[in-house]
Amino acid sequence: MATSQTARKKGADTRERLMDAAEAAILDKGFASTSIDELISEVGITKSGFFYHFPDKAELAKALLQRYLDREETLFDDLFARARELHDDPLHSFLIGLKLLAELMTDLPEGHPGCLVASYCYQENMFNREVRDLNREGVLRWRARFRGHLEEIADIYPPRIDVSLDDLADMFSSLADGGIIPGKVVRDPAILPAQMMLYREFVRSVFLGTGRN
Amino acid sequence: MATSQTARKKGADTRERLMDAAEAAILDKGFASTSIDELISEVGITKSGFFYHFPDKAELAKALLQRYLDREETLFDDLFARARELHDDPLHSFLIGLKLLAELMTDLPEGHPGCLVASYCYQENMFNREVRDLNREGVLRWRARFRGHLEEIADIYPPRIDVSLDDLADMFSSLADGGIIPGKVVRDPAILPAQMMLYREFVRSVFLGTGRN
DNA sequence: TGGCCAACTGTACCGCCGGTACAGTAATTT
DNA sequence: AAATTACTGTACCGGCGGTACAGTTGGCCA
Repeated sequence: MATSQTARKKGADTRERLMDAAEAAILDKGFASTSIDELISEVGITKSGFFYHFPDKAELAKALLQRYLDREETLFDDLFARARELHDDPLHSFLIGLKLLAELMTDLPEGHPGCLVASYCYQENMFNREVRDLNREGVLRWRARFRGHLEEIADIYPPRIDVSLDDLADMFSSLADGGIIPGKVVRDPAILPAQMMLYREFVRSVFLGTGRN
Repeated sequence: MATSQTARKKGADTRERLMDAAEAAILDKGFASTSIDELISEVGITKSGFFYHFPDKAELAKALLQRYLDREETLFDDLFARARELHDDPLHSFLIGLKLLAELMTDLPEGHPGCLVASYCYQENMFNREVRDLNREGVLRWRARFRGHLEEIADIYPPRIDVSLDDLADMFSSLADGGIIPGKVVRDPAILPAQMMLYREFVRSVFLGTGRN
């Protein structure tokens, strides 16, 4: 059916394939080192074809980050919704969600390909304000999500350790972004899921203590 | 004295200034987007002058990473040696070291400028094997350092939580690299030290438990 | 069946950047 | 006086991001 798809679908498909190629290349080499020429030769179009889809490279960067943040949002929504189905208690469903997440990371045979937010962060000043603001929003959305979980938990389980819930929420993003880096550098896909499981242990200690429960 | 320094010292000084400018620019925009032209105009030499000091951009990248890793090594050596002077117990001196580290991070008014290892990681495939191997070595050195501390601690304090010491060692690098990212993106210098203090809390819970001690 | 429009292609061009190649030079050290 | 260090000056190359714009192809609708 590849040859018989409508023109409208074909356009969106080419755009998606351009973005897929771009995302992989950016996580590999960075945005600046990802040339338009390499993307179009991978997708099989010309330079004019690229500029038909994106007015310039900055718009590609923005579209990529937007897509990335949207995908993560739905992934997390689905995952923690499923965890809540498995256990109604906020703490235990959160712990189940973290476990599911760690399993998801373990199932990536090549390891996590990398986080666009982190990649953009280390090339921040070559992006325009719009992209930088989008990146900032992404970080804040993660914090808000995890803080939401933790507040719900803290209402029921008084913390055994004096920690700020914002910091504990940020800890997850930090460990996720930070776990990807040694994983990529040492080429060990097990580091990231191990860090997520450690976060889980810490959350458990904070709300349940280290004694036998 | 600036005009009366010897030629030998002047050469090393220019090289240092080139590297300082390069490191700051790279942490801001990434390696690929850091042009030789901008570095030489900041330092006040010509393009030929740059290529007198470094045969190509790749050698600059290597020299920068080498210097970065060496500086961090001595910083950590000094810091934990000082912590050991303050308390002879391995656990408590480690906890003191983490506190000192968090304080050091708090004292950076603009926040941590970024980690070169993380920056290189997200542009890995534009560096040659030599630089990539050096980056890998940097990550492994951190793991070894922290694992050393943790083993010494675990010999005295049997862990209350079942964790792998390698994972717990990696957790520090992950939180350091990962804490820098939201700190840079949302421009909040407090995130990184807060994550280090959370790590400290976790280490304390692992070896001392969450009860009152 | 004819015209419209989405999704491109083709060609030509610009300026910046990394890099190469060398020849020359001022200051200092030996 | 010779050699070395730390550069400058000039000229050039190819790749890349980006611009401009005219032309083409194939499906869809009136």
